[in-house]
Amino acid sequence: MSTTIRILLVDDHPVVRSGIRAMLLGQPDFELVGEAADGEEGVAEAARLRPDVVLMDLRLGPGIHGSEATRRIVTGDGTPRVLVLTTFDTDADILAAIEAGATGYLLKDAPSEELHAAIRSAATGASALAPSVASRLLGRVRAPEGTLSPRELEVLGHVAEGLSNRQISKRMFLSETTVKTHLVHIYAKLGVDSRTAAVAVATRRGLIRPS
Amino acid sequence: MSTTIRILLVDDHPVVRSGIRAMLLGQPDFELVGEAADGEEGVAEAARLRPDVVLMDLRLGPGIHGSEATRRIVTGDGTPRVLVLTTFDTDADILAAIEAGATGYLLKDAPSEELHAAIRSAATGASALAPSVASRLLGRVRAPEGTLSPRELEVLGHVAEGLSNRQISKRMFLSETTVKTHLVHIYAKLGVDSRTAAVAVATRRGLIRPS
DNA sequence: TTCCGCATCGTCCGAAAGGTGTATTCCGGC
DNA sequence: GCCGGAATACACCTTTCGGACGATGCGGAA
Repeated sequence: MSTTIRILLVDDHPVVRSGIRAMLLGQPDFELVGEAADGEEGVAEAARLRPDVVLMDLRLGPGIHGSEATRRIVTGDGTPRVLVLTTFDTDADILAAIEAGATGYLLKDAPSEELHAAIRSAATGASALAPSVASRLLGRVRAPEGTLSPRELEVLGHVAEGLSNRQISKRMFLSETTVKTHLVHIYAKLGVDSRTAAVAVATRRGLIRPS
Repeated sequence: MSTTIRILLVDDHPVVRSGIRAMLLGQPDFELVGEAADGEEGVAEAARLRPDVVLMDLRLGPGIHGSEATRRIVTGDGTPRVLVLTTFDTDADILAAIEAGATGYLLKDAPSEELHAAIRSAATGASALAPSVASRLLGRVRAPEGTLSPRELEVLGHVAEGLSNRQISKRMFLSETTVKTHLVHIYAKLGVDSRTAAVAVATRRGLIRPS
């Protein structure tokens, strides 16, 4: 049924847009119908152009995050499929994108054949995950000991900001003891014994995002 | 004297390589003589092909860092100019690249005209800095209170890894009190009063690199 | 229903970290 | 030749953090 797959490209880097444009050339069933350089523009263009597939970068400069743009696009009525295409393969990025409703997740270091296959899969609604991403997700369900509860992640986020236990307790309307208890659990799950080490491990695993 | 500028492209992402390739097309004085996907290959190709300008990405995947590759290339005898072209504009990246001997520093979100001009400047040996990079360097000399000494940066790096003062002292062959003294100076310069806060501020300012 | 994970609160104590003050050596700039 | 910053080191004191206990309520899964 599909004659051509209409594609919208959302990325803030001209170099990357140019590169993807070049990788889409020569594929007769692909048609690049639009490009956007930031999240707001991407959401607007998706609503206007009604593409079949949106290629979405996650880091979109100063504006809204790619996962937020993805959420807004997939909650629209046009039902385009969003294929996340980004440089970073940390857990936080992957989970945020999938939770936002992305159909697939590809890394930018993927060869062009993989990109083509993923776009065609996404157009049919099938999910497409990069191998490294898929294995990471599998590793997650196989090794749940690294899973922090939402509350623990919240505490850890404040720790990463440099707040003391007392400051965190006031910020979260808790007693300082409760903050310490959460930290004890976090240390046990991450296999560390100090707050800075916990931040380091969590950052490396992508449980919290830097900056 | 320059008939054509011979260019070597070093980047681990096929998408980015494709994009830069497209942006170099149509410029009659440019000739892309080679591409490399990682640091070692880039150094080898630079020695073999003797290009005029090397376009160098900083984040090169699992291998050596782009600044290290830059250092090896510019210490060779062919004297190619290295133009760093990367996504990240943090202080640590900029300083490391310039210190390694890069001729210029461009961000990937630069338009193609800026890229062309930077390549032509680099070919003549003139330095080319992206406006945001230049302003950041100017801001640095104007506000030297944020400047950490190399030793202090080394200590801070170990703190960011999650090491305790005692562990850092052993790692650096120092006494624990010396580590603490360095930390006191770091806190004063960064305007914080705890190790985690120091890591947070330094990461945000780009003084240390995440992960 | 029972059990387990999550979230919450508490105490006690030793260890680690932070704050302040002081000191020596070395090196480069004025 | 002197001054200042960087790097090294120490003593003393206070605060915070982490470890080791325990305890409660709640909700979902076995």
